[in-house]
Amino acid sequence: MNDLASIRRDPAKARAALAKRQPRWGEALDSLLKLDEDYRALLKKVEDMRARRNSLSQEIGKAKAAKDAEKAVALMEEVGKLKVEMPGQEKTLALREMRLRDVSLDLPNLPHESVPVGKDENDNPVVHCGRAPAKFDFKPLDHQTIGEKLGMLDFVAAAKLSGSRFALWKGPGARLIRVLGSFLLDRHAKSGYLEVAPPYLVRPEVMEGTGQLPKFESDMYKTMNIEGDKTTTMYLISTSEISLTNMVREEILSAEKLPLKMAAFTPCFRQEAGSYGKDVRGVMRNHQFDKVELVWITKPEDSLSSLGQLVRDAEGVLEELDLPHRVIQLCTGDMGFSARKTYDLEVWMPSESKYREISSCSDCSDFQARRMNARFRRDAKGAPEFVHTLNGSGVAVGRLAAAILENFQQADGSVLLPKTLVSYFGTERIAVS
RNA sequence: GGAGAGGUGGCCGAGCGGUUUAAGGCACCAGUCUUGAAAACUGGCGAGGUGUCAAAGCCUCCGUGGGUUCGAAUCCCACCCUCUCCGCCA
Repeated sequence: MNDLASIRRDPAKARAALAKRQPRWGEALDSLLKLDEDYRALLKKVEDMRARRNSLSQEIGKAKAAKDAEKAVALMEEVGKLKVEMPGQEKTLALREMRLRDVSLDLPNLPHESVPVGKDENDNPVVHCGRAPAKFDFKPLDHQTIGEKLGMLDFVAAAKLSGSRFALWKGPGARLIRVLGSFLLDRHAKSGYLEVAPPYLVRPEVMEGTGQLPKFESDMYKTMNIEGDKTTTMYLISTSEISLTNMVREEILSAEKLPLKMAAFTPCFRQEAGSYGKDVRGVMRNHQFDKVELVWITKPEDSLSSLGQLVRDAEGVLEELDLPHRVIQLCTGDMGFSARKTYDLEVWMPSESKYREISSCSDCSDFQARRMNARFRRDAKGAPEFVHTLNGSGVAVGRLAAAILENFQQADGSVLLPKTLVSYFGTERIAVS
């Protein structure tokens, strides 16, 4: 949720920032401001009526205490007049407030001024190039083919169980997934992240806190537990960002606790509605995949610099695993709903001769904090302020495994593991057994 | 699944229709005292909104949503959540 007070202070600036995402957001802001104006006009009116009712009621109490029945009756009659108009106005006010809330929940975060303006992913600048792609003296296979040949991946079994867009890792494949999770968590724990094993099923309001609801419900898996006439709704997390970030919802943290850095290795569940025909092969776009997620909770003034550190923490993983990659910055038109600034890490996929996203790191400023009501106090006398939240993949494990298979495949069909992984995995090569 | 208890400010905890303007305590902040600290004493101290240059003021909030009433933390209805015990279960 955006900061309505500061938008009101400088509507032109907010409008310009939002329009950089898409022109229609500028218009959406205009209608929000109009709603806000109407709401506050009525609010004043209703509050005045309430104030009058309160003071009259108090006088009734006093009159009764003084055994002045006549005065009490007269006062009660006067309040009665107020009650003719009040309920209707209060109802209208409540409706306007609800409408205002609905509209604000649909509005994305304001992009930071440093974010390059652009329309879509074609306008994302490359900020930094890591290790360059290796040259193959044979035609590199895609990860699905390699995985199936080595007995690591079984899409036939996965489809039998769950349909398309599911992966079943087995043997060295299952081991690779597990080992990657351990390696990544160990690495991040060493850099000061608190390791967390959170719930995968969460309440609806938690989904609202990080911005998945109400707008993106169709991307989520929803569970409904029906017992008699009551139904409990829970959502499967589409990223552990949801669980980790919401740990501080409704909290007032003390400043010394910040920054709070957390890491989790969890499955992620996504419907991938609307992506028909895209990445249907392999593990690049599945309904369920594993991911290590990093979350920071910071003071407002620290979030931008923390984003830099977060990107370095995620990129360090790819460096340690000798994977060719680059860092791009998302332009205003391509950024996610909750973010004000985002960097993506892309890993080289030889079979496609393309860089593919393996991590996305975002500074969400106070956007999620407002929805969650997550605050902190600078000192004992200070008023609560909203924290800033950041999240980044560190990194997507399915895609990481795929990248390892593709980048380190050998002419004989085996895969030579990066050195860092050997002690975790147990052998230095995966070959047909 | 069965039975019970309970949700009040940062925390503990009183209040059960009208000086509640939410008692009291702890914690915290400022001051007095002190060489310094502790103790003691004095004062301050919830959140959100509105308003304003700033303030004062006003409104809302005692789990949530309805209802009764001139007036609700307090009465009524529904729901949510937490905890305890029993049962089942990895």
